[in-house]
Order: sequence, then C-alpha cells, then structure tokens
Amino acid sequence: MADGRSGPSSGESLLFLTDEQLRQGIEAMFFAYRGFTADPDRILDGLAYGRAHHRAIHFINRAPGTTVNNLLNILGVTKQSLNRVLRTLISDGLVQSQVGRNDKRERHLFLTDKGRGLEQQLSDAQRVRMRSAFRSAGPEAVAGFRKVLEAMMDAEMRASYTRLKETGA
Amino acid sequence: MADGRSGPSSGESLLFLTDEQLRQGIEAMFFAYRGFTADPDRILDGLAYGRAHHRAIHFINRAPGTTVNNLLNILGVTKQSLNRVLRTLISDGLVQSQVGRNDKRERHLFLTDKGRGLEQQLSDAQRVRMRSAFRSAGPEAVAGFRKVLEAMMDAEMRASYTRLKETGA
DNA sequence: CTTGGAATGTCAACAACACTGACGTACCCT
DNA sequence: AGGGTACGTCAGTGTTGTTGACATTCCAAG
Repeated sequence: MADGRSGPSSGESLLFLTDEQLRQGIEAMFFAYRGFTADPDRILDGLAYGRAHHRAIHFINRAPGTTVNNLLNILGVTKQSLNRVLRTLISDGLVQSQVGRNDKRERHLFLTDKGRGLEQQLSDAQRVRMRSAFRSAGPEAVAGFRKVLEAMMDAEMRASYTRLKETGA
Repeated sequence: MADGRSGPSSGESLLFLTDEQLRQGIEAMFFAYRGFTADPDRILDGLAYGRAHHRAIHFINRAPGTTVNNLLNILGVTKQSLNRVLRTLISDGLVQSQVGRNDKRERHLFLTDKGRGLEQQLSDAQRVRMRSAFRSAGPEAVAGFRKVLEAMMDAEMRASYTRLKETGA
C-alpha cells in the first residue's frame, strides 16, 4: 500500500496515476490484447498453425532476408522453439531458407508467394480491427496510445521496434 | 491492398490510418505486451506458477466471491483449463472455495491472506512499469491509450471491462 | 596449415497450458 | 419426476515454450 492515493501534492493533479487508474490500464491491456489476437487466431485455427507461426511470418515479411538469429532477438524465444515453427513453414512452402553467401552458417529467410498470401490474409484481418479502433478513437488518442505503449516496452524491444519503424517509413 | 493509402480525400487528413501507421500500431501492441507481462512472469518463474495463475489471482482479488462460471467468462478459457489452475491454487492455500449459500451448486472464490500476499507482489511489479509508462507519457496520452484499447476489445470483453471499472471506481 | 573456440542452426525430449469430448455429482426450478 | 445448470474430473491432443546434445561453419592463434 505504499503509494499515491493521497491528495494532489504537486501542481499537477496526477489523478491518472492512482492505483485505480493503473489497475484499469492493466485490465485494458489484458482485454484489448485478446481482441488484438482474436481475428488472426480464428484464421490460423483452420490451418495447422498457431500464433507463433503468425509472428514469424509477420516479421519475415517485414524484414525479408533476415537471419534466424535476428528473428530470434525480435521474437524473444529460444532458437529451438523458433526452429520448429520455421521447419513446418518451410516444408509447407510458405517460407524459403537460403544459405548465406558471405557466412554460410546463416540462413536468410524469405516468404514465398504462398507465404505472402497468408501474411496478407492475417494482417488484413488484424488491420481491420486496428483501423476501426483508431478511427473511432481519433488521431490524438492514437498518438497517446503509441506513446504509452512505447514507454511500456523493455529497452531492447523498444530498439527493435524503432528500427523496424524507421525501416518501413 | 484495398485501402486508404491514397491522398486525403475528406477534410481530415487521416494520415494516422495508413497501412504503415496500422502496422506500427500492431507491432507496438506486440512489443508492449511483452513488457507488460515480463515483470510478473519473472516472479512467477521461481514459484511453480504461470501466467494463468496470475490472471486467476488478479480477477479473484478484483471481484472477491466471484463464481467459477463468472471467472470463466472473464478469462475466456475452458473450465478444464481454469480448474487445473484453481486446483493448485486452492491446495496451495492461496485461494479459498466456498459453496454458495443461495445456490449450493456455485463455488465462490476468495483469496486467502497468503493469496493476497502474492497478488500484491505481482500487481506491484506490474504497476511499477505501468506507472512509469503513464508518467513519462502524460495524462493526455494515457487517455488516448485507454480510448484505443477500449475500442479494440470484443464487445463482450468491453462489457466485462466496464463492469469491473465501475465496480472499483 | 592446423586446431580450438565461437557462432549458427538442427534434432530430440520434456513441461506448461490451452483445447475437445465424455461423464458424474449436486442442485435448482417447474 | 425430469430437464437444465454449475461444477469437477478423466483422458486425449496440439501448440509453444524449455533444456540438452550435436553438426556445420567461420575465424583467429599458434
């Protein structure tokens, strides 16, 4: 109970930092993330894939030719875990793995046409919801949304996020 | 590709609704959620519990005396899945299950002192990050954050969220 | 050139946690 | 009495994470 539910001591009211407000933020994250993943999950359900496949496909699409190691850092899982996912995606012809020219230890990853097809389908579904949420909330709200999320990331994740952001802009 | 990357047709610029902006929003959600769960996950790691236990504890604390069925709807998992979690929490003395007085089929769930202790520990860790993100983003950003997340939820989840919000206010 | 360490990726086995399906018990209500 | 509800449980399966062991490749020290 060591915290600021007490009155506005400084000039600002800081009402948005009460435990109650923070708790609402926590629950909002929980419920919203469920919505966020719901649509792609429904699509993946029919196929033999899960959320991990979606993530891999998304980031390979974002950074074609990325190495396994690079993908590992972005996704934050073990290489063994990622490898299982990649193996099925490769054998199903959605992803193509290409031995590095300079360093033959590395594998560069690309989506095939088929892979790009699924990626489109998944990200379309996700974008529909995101667009509708953005539209109904308005531009200022979206800016705040981004600002808070960015502040909530771990430092390394923020770095990955920023790098990707600048790549695509 | 059927969407609005074209010029500002209406009065508003709608620049925040481009595919690129939506993609950044999607990636922000992904990276931020990782940060959001990182701290409690670290605590849970030592104990024999996982994220599922955390969620159960959180919502039992939020709505003491809630029934199993109610919890089921909030968490959005099957009763078998929830039951596995509740069984360990009850046998470890963190949660107490109490047969309903009016309807003896129902079980009302409460945290024990021990359970409240762990809840405090977990939510403290999560609040620290949330508070720091809120503080650095500022009140207007926080309002926007909440607004977008709320719009992103499924209708039923928004109902649960609102109900909880009003209960605690 | 050879050799040993570091980096990269693969295979195998296991644990956590979600799911479906089927069933049993206790209870409420008509 | 009978049908529906609330809860618990057993069995089986799938996805996704983990650790451990190992093969290949690169690079640099000797």
